[in-house]
Amino acid sequence: MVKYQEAELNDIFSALADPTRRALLARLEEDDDALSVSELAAPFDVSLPAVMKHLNVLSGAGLIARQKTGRTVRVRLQPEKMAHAMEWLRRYERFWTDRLDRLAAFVENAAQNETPTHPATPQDQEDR
Amino acid sequence: MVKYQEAELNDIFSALADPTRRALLARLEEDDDALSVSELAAPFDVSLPAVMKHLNVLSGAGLIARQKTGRTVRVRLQPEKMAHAMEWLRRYERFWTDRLDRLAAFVENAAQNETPTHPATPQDQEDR
DNA sequence: TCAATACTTAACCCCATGGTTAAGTATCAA
DNA sequence: TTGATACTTAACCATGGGGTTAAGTATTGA
Repeated sequence: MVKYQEAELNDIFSALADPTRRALLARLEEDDDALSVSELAAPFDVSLPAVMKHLNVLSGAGLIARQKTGRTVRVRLQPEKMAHAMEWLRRYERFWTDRLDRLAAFVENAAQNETPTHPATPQDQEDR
Repeated sequence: MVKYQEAELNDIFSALADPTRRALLARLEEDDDALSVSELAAPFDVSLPAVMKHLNVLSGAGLIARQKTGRTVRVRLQPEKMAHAMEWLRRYERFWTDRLDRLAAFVENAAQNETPTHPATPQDQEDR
């Protein structure tokens, strides 16, 4: 079961390791997150089959979903799995947010429930 | 300059894509974060040269640093670069933390300064 | 029905990656 | 000084990843 998570992280991190794939994800995020395969491929200087392979990797990692309607395929972002990568990284976050932990403790008191994860400017005030 | 960041992300994400390398980092994080190469390699069932290669990849990505004293080499964690990976991922964070944004806003008010990024249980309350 | 469109699959290349074993280089201890 | 220790480098191997071109399969529109 921990093994499974390992494999998932392998897939996610190696999916994110390629700049073209990151660009594809970025495009899906900024555009109305449901582009056809050809629309998606257009800005890139690689062939369509190459983009297909990238899409296969991305959906293999669970980061996108495809939906076929007629002869066109809409691709939409499905970035929930990225949360797992974030979780893994969070373990190391203390190294660059040491002094923010005080604040974190405060927040856990203030807002009984949970701490947020959408900071405006995360690290700039640290200079280490 | 954006190109440079791209290359850096390539290195970081592909360094993290291998389970052995993640385990090495985890070991460096939990132990007193300065182990010798042999100590570091001991728990793994791969050869020392294989571990060496992983360490090369990790230091190539700037995630560890080596310091030679006599004939032993201490390896220490240097996870600051992971912040860049986090930053990249943060762009997508809204997809799984929609309703936490209210809380984030609250925190930004409460603690003028900054929001923390060390939550205890990040995503469970979302079910989408 | 037939051609264009939209995507997919196949077959191939090259080279990077992760592993090996074996040999090489310092350094330490006796 | 000599042998063990700690790490490094070299040489090799198999696999997989990212790219290509070419061919294949639906669908759509005329």
